[in-house]
Amino acid sequence: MTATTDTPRRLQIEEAASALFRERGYAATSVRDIAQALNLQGGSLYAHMASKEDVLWSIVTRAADRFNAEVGPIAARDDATPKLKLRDMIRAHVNVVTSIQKDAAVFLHEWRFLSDDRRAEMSGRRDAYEALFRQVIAQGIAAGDLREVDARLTAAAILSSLNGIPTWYRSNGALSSGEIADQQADLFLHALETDS
Amino acid sequence: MTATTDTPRRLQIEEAASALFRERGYAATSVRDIAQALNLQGGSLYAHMASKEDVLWSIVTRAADRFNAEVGPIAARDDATPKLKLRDMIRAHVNVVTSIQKDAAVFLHEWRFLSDDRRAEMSGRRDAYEALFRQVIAQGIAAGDLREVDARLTAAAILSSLNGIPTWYRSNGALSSGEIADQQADLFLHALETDS
DNA sequence: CCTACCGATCGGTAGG
DNA sequence: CCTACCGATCGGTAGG
Repeated sequence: MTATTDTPRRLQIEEAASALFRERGYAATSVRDIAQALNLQGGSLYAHMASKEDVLWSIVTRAADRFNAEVGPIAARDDATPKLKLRDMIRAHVNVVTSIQKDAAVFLHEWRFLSDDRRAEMSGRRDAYEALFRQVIAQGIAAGDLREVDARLTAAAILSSLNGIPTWYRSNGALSSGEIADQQADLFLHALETDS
Repeated sequence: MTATTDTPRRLQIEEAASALFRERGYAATSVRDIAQALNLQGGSLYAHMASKEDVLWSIVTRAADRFNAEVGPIAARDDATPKLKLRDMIRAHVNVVTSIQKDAAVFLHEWRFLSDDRRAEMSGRRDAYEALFRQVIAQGIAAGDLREVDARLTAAAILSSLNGIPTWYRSNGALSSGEIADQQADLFLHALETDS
């Protein structure tokens, strides 16, 4: 399972699969498509993977881990106001979707093709992640730091907005990843500014 | 859901297909799946449709027509400020995604499985639709009615946020369609409020 | 990692 | 609208 000689090939498979899953969708991508991208025969891939779904699982969990690793610690900070935490969480989330754009797109759109068990697990992880945003917003409202909004709807609105970025972001586009991050953070912090 | 006996067969097929395309995705839904939902044999559907993709096209164009019909006239109004137009456009867009939730979800996520010609046409229509929002925002900024933001990014952010609604909206949920519409409109109008 | 193959299923058609 | 079928392709395996 952890043979080091397998690792490079396995990673190549995951990278090729991530690009194809993103372009065509998981269901419309065949094992032979992935093999062809690596100049291999279809059956040859099974020396490095147990199933097509296993590759999807690797991509999806890697992306989920990355979001948690980048955003989780910010949400857990106790030396900053909810407002400042929310701003940094938004920026960190944008940074992840732009820096692992393909994996993020697959994570966001193809996870429903996982088997029942894995889909349920990932559903739980997604809920917990969204709860990080919901809770920071709720804390901000309780502290009088943010305007009184529906925290659930607002967290969903923010994440839907940020998760749309992989569909249009281009690394050579008009806006850099950092500019997008700043502008998205500004937009939603303005939206949650207390009226006064 | 429950097709009445006097619903034309073609419409029944599109309704069943819309539900299945939304749940499983277009590529993972077979013609036999659609037929089974209507207690028919797979081949029987071809008396009412030329191809599986034709049914997708019907669903997608119907949804696109609906968005344009509801939002287009608001964007074209010349008796309201950009701010008020944007507010009503957001509300109208939310109203469409909640009132034709399944078709809207298919429109938003499955249009990439259209043939090259049709996908290109739909891509153009989507760009033109997003431009309605972009232009109203730009008008609002030019008029000093809205805060100076990147109109392109902001229009994308708003639409991504609104287009996430079909993934979590439930007609018997805590928030009504109208409440969601109002809160989304409030959120983004606050986000674009001039600082002063 | 390849060749050759498996059973299953796909979109679609013929002929009634 | 059904039965019966078409060629193509699917994910995955055997055996080297």
